[in-house]
Amino acid sequence: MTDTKTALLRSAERAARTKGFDGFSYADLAADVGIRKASIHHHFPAKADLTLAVMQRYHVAFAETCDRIDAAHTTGGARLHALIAAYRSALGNGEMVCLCVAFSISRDHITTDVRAAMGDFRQMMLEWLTATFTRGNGDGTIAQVADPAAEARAALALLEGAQLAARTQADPTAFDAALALMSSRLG
Amino acid sequence: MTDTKTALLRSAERAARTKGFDGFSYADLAADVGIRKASIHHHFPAKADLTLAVMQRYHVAFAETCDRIDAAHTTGGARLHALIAAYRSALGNGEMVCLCVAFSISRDHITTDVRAAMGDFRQMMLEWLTATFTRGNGDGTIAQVADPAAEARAALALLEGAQLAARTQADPTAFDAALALMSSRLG
DNA sequence: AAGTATCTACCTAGTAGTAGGCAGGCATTC
DNA sequence: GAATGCCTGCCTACTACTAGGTAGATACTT
Repeated sequence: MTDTKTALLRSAERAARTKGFDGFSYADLAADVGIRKASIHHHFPAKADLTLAVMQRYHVAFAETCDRIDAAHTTGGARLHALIAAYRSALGNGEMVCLCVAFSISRDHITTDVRAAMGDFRQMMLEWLTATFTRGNGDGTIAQVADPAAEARAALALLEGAQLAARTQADPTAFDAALALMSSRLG
Repeated sequence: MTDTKTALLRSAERAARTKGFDGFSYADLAADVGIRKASIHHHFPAKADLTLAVMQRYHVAFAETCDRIDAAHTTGGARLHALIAAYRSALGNGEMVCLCVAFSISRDHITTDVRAAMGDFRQMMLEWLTATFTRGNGDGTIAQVADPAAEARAALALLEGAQLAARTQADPTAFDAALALMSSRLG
């Protein structure tokens, strides 16, 4: 039996990524985890606390994913390919989007510290992508790189947009289709 | 004085695009339009009816935008540039996203006919984009077009992702930054 | 005995939606 | 031409339900 706090974080992350911040409730989490609604407040006094904890957990987990990718692959092309695969597998069966995407819509309903955490996450991703495009340009494993920072911003938008496409169509292959062009540039 | 039904549609579209489907209520619309909450039900019996009407109105309006672009510009590059500008201006000050993006998150909370309308909208955009990339490839005003259909899918994801970036950062220039690479391909 | 985790039972505020009424416009009918 | 009846648009006042959150009791652990 995993501890309840972690179970709540997991459930909340899944709920947020499938239904958005305004789309899930403490009642949903309680039913999912198997405790009473009021008991959640013992672990997370307010929804804002839970939301921030979910965001921070997500950030740490994704940073670790990036580290693992860097450790497993040396070329820029291979690393970008692995990141695309990570985003793709995070999709589930086309029902989940990145936490940032899910929270972006509810931007005005979340607290400023969660918004700040979203900004931190995006910043981390942009830096990693910029470094990866720079490397891929240097080692020749990513074609036609002119400006690594511009590539990074476009790639992040593309990854997030592709998740939306997959979700809208309830079809994970829509993600692949949206990324086909970028993938074809990787050697 | 515009008629109340149209005022409601306008208010609902704005609310949906800034707060998402789960983020706005009849009370919000009532306060915005200046009638009582219950009176909205006179025009739209259920929220699902209103939502569908908003989506259909949006679809028609965007189709007209595409027609206007086609009438005003002949080259593929100029047309794509104009579409990017249309998406950019629809952003407002970085607080509004496309209806499809907003509803995508709440996919499981909206009715099937609204989901179908979202699919129709995306299909229309993909067809228009494919035709535009084909034209831009033929007349040489869009560089490096290999597969117009793949370009269309990537472009739509990029446009929607760029809107999310602008919204997350509350900064419309984030949209420009995400699209800089694609814009540089247009002659 | 103390602290942690959970419970039942409740609260306030807000959700979509309903019931029934009222004022005024526009016909038709006597 | 006045009376009748129907319609639109909006109202007040309500229902049933869900939201996040609280208080206090109870059980389990150490």
